[in-house]
Amino acid sequence: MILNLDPRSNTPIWEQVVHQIKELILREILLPEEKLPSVRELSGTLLINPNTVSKAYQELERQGIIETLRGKGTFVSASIIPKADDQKTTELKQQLKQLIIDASYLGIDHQTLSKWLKNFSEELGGKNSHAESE
Amino acid sequence: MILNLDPRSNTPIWEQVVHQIKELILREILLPEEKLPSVRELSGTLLINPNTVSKAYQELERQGIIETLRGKGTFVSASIIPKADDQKTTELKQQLKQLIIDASYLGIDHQTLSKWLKNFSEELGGKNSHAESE
DNA sequence: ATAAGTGTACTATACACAGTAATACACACA
DNA sequence: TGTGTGTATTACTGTGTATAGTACACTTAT
Repeated sequence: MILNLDPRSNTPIWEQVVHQIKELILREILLPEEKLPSVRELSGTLLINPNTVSKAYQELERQGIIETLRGKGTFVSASIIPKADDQKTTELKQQLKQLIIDASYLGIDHQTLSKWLKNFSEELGGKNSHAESE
Repeated sequence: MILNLDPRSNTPIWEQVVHQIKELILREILLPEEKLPSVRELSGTLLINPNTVSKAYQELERQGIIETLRGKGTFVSASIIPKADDQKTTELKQQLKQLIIDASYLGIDHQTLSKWLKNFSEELGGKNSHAESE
């Protein structure tokens, strides 16, 4: 598995790993029940520390996206059930508001943002049903 | 001026100050040419260090949103011209994509995001013209 | 049993950055 | 002259990221 990591980014490496694996699952490049690379293997290909990969895997498991079986490996969860989280939802709305503010100062209007949102949504969510309620 | 700061947030205090002042300007609660609180005064009301406020002001000035006159104070710029920045625009699009991914795992669909985007845009951009090109 | 591969836990270290603290400087204005 | 302004500098503390090395518990295959 090859991920694009930016060591100079302000977002931690383990968080970048979490983000990109979530995207790979959404795009169905990683399928349910599929085995992920081992901690040591992925740390080798990404040239980062095993602990960093482990931290990313633990966070993904905490979110119920992957499952770990001791001695066997880590696997994409068979069924990923989106769970509503009021606090995270509030944070996400706040993040969206800030994004709109930043866009405004870049001269990007609502229509453009709306178009981007539509494009990304079709690109990401067209294949699966995470975003479809129940 | 009263801002809502969260010392336990992962985003630095100076960045929170930057964000919220940009929002106050967009909402026209802070008007062009209006004087901002002094570094020492704002640090007093917010119970943070003067250096932290200074850092926020310097960042806002770097973005052309406020102007500082040595010995006089800091003021909202007379005319805030949104400047297109390819790199920042790319980052913003990346941020939007990540937001959509996070939303997906929270069970929030495209339609809901689109609605929130519309609401926030009307709430923020209805009064001024930052987002209107030229 | 043995060995290899798995995730996990622990300690230690280095590094960067946020934030605080204290001080000093340069300028505007009354 | 004095006060208020933004700025600069230095030092210190705390926190979090990341690396490094080691050890442990478990699964699987030999």
